[in-house]
Amino acid sequence: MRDILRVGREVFAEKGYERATTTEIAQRLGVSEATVFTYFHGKRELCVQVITDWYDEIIAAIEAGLPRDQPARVQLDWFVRTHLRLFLIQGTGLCALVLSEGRSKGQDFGETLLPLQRRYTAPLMELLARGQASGEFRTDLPLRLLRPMVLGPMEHILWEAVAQGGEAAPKPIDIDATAGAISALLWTGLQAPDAELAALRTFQATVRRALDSAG
Amino acid sequence: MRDILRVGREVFAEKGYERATTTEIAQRLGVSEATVFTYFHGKRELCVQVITDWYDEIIAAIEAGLPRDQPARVQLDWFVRTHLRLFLIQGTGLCALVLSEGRSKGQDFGETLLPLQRRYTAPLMELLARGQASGEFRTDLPLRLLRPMVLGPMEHILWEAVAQGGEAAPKPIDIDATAGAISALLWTGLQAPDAELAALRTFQATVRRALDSAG
Amino acid sequence: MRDILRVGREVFAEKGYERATTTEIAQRLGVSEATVFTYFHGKRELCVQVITDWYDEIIAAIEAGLPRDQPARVQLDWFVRTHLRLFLIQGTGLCALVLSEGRSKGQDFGETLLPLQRRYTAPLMELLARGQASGEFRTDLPLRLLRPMVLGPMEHILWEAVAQGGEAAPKPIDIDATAGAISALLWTGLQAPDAELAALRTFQATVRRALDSAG
Amino acid sequence: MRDILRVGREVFAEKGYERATTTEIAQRLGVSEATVFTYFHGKRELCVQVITDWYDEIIAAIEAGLPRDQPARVQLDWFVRTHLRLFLIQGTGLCALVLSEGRSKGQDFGETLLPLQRRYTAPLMELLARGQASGEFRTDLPLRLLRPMVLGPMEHILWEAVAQGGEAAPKPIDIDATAGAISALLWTGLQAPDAELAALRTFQATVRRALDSAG
DNA sequence: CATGAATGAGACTTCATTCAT
DNA sequence: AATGAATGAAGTCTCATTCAT
Repeated sequence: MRDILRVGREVFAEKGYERATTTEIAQRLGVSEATVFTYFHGKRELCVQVITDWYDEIIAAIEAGLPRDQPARVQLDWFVRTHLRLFLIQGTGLCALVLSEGRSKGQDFGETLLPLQRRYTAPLMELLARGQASGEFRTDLPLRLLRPMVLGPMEHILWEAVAQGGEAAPKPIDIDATAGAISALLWTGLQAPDAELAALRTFQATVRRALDSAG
Repeated sequence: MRDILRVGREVFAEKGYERATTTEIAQRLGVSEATVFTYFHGKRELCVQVITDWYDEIIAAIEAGLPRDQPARVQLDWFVRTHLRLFLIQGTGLCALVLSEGRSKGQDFGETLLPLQRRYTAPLMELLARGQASGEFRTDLPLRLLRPMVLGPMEHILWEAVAQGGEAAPKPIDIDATAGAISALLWTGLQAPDAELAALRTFQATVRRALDSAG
Repeated sequence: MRDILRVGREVFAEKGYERATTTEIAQRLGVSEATVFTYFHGKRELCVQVITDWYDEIIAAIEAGLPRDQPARVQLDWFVRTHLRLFLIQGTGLCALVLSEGRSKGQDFGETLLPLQRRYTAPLMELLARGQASGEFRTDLPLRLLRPMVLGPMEHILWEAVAQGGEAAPKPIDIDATAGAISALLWTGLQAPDAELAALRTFQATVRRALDSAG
Repeated sequence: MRDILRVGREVFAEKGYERATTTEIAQRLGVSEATVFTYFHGKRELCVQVITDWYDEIIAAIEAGLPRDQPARVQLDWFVRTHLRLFLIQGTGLCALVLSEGRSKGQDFGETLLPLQRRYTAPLMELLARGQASGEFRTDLPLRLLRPMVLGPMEHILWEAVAQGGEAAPKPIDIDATAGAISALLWTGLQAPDAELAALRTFQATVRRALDSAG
């Protein structure tokens, strides 16, 4: 049962929903196909469970780890870095699965995924909102537009990784470098115009004063 | 033959590769299923042709229209705007198709798509390169990372449009406003930081590192 | 296609809906199973078509042949005789099929069968109504009760025939004798109380008068 | 074990043999599926036992209650009334089950059911025989034909009740009124015709034959 | 005795594809 | 060139039944 979920995750991640077969899942487990259906009412239900579990893990990791009391910049950097790591470590296929099946009008995956996606992006939205409230982020762009600016680039990078990484994974991504670059660029774009300059000047002045008074 | 490609594009765009059927393509055309196979070796070949044609159109439109002699900021804005328009007008389904089928290891879609994707992103890469060369864009980030920063957010927005637009298309995207916001944010993030800013950032980073290593 | 219906009729008649398999239908025809599904969308649709065709034949035969201008007794006798013949000649299995699947709450056979059953019993209902209107049949019992009095015994006899007749058909029913007995008993029970007596007396008197006047 | 039979009766009655599942029986009981197989060799054996038990109850009720010392008409009326009541109160589904599975050639239901059906109709046959012996029933029709005249209409009415009663049971049958009407009609048809009537019928028939042969 | 776990056998169905006409 | 007819291969799913514990 836990094994079925594990192997199901593997197969759905590798093949996508349509090309994954219950036959293959059963074979990899070394059990009969009927066994799979003893625990899950059908292929769809199994897949939904796989996706839900995976989302739950990610959501839990992000909600637990996000350093909410640090400056917005640090939070953003942490979010980008963690996001990339979580998805790359074991999840590019699942990422593709979710992205591919999230649409799919004929199937009602959407209804199942929607709440998960909301829960999953909630920490990011709150992060951005806090940043705007504290004046660290510009407020002339709506959150609705800021979200794709953060998630979009990461998804794109993950897609590239998935597309290439199948067979021989020619150049595994340097997660730290990539995350650093993304959050750097985002930070510059996201901050309140001239705010960084002001902040840095204040910072420099403070440090200088501290140095002076320390003798 | 041209009709088959037209209808094939429709169906593949609506359903994705796996859920599209040759039966439906033939029915929409009012011809027999066998006719489709008279002109195309099989479903895969037809799909490849559909994707290729579509890419060709987009590539042609972008290569022809990109205002290469304008400032980088104008080129970037044009690119974002055109990209969104091209994909939203008739192509979200095809976009999804390409994105979904780009991987799929067992299938040779990847080999076919790779050169097209390269040709398609080439104008953007050149645009960014020119911007860096002229000093309009920051040079501290590699092009490889800048590309997803531009394409990623747009894809994310398109996915959202596709995911929601299925049922009743509640709020069609305001292409101009969205494109404007994206390119504005990108512009801020991409432009070369001025000298004082760079110096201050370096200073801050140094202090932070020193603090960290001091425990 | 006509062959599929013919063999489908055979198999459904022999096995009933649940125990009939598309595999067997295909095998008896010497075609692949897929061929069956080329012409009918599914097992259910095929079965519905089989039943509908069969009903149509029976309804046509009864509507065309019923001697509406004869006395009610003759019509009743004809109806019983024809009914028994039609069902016994080739239809006991189908009769069983319809009777068995007419209920079956989970399936929507009912909706399909209801109009057919109405059309099929309509001639009988009209026959009985005419008989009541002309005073030949008693009017103290509602039509709703008279119908089962006619159809019920015949169905029961057919069931017996089906139950026994499977393997060796020990005693094939003598249709004429059986029909005669049924309609005789029904006639006695159905006619207006004392009406037969009155009618026969009138008849006898008329004949006598005619004889007398003829010298 | 007694519980299994009780629930088995429910499920087989509701679903029929093929559509009933051992899974459902076990679930309704709150026991494991294997438990059912601890007590019964298989689905078929359980079903046979269910039917046998039910028949035994009915047979016992009819054999015990039939007022053999009353006039034939009273016995007939009691039989019809009791039959309708027994079947309608809890048994339409089982009635349908027996009727449906009585045939089914490949299965050995028939062999099991045949003796039960005989025992079950025996009281009716004796009733009719006594009526004929005492001169209360006409003797010109064989018993073999009289039986369906009694049982047939009731079965038909029960089928109608089952077919309609599925959804909302629009008009529950008025057992007393229905039974009264049936036995009244049967009585009229079954009783010995009086002498004048018989003579007149013979006369009429002779005249008609003469007319027919004269062209 | 009761059962959790597993499964063999087989059902219906889909669909890309072939081929004679 | 167009197609009507047919199908092989594969997929999802159901269910009565077994057996070690």
